[in-house]
Amino acid sequence: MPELPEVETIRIGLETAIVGKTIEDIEIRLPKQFIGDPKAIIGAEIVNVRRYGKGLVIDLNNGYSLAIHVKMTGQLLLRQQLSTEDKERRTIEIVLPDRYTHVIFKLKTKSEKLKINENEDVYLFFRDIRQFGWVRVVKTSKIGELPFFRTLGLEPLKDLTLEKFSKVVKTSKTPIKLLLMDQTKIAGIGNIYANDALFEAGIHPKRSAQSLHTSEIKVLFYAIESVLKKSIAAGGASANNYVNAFGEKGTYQEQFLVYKKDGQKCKRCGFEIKKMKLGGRGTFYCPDCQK
DNA sequence: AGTCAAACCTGGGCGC
DNA sequence: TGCGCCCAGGTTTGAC
Repeated sequence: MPELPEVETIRIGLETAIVGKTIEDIEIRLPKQFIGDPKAIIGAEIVNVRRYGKGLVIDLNNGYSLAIHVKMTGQLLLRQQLSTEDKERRTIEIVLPDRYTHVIFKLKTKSEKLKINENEDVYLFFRDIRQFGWVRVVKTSKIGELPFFRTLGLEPLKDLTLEKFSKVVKTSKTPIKLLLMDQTKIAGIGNIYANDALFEAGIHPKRSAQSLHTSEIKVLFYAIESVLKKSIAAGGASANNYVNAFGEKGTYQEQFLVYKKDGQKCKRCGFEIKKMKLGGRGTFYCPDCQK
């Protein structure tokens, strides 16, 4: 489930690998996942890779951008010349393209920048088993008008300050976990980090947001920052099929506090971690630690 | 305005 | 070997 840390890890990988390259060709194998006119960006140079919540934006030098959402099973995978060391670090072996590869970008390095592997074609694959994700071509100036970006809430680790977070929490009656996952309120938090942040803060997922005391809001705010930062440092969580742009898994799943830990003992008190449904989603918590 | 559920998909895990 | 069922879940859409 790529959430903020996973998408940020993808972003960093793409930034280092594709900025400066031009889009030579695009092969669309599953048209429903590609919206817009591919011709508008063929020949354009990639100048920037941005992230907003769980959304990615690849900016081009001709006034257009690629907006991408990988949803649950989407992957952006780069195929390039790998050193032996890189191949050993690689944790998945997918022969690309495969039946889940729905869009293929052929990239090339501008001639004046050619150094090594100058004849090697570089491909960026959009691969998505469940086909929920999307790639769309849009004018850079219109990114903010797309439904997803237009309604996106505050960005943690950036514009989400304690004061703003406090205001959001105090004005909502919804269960705190659902509020954390509401992308129109706070951007980028999904099921993994909502569960773990609430455990770290010692707050029960079902608690009405506005029932949280000022001290609890503060503890939760820093718990959110803590889990997100730890996961970014770990390259994200590969509990499911997440891998970064180089096909490498993250390791944050080794640090999960309660997510998918039902039946196991709470690290803090030894009580059994429970699982319940909240808002239709699996919710993990320690009945003893989280009040 | 808000809350809620269904829809979109496929692989994996389970019971039988 | 296999069938049927449920689950995973982030938007997006439509209904109340």
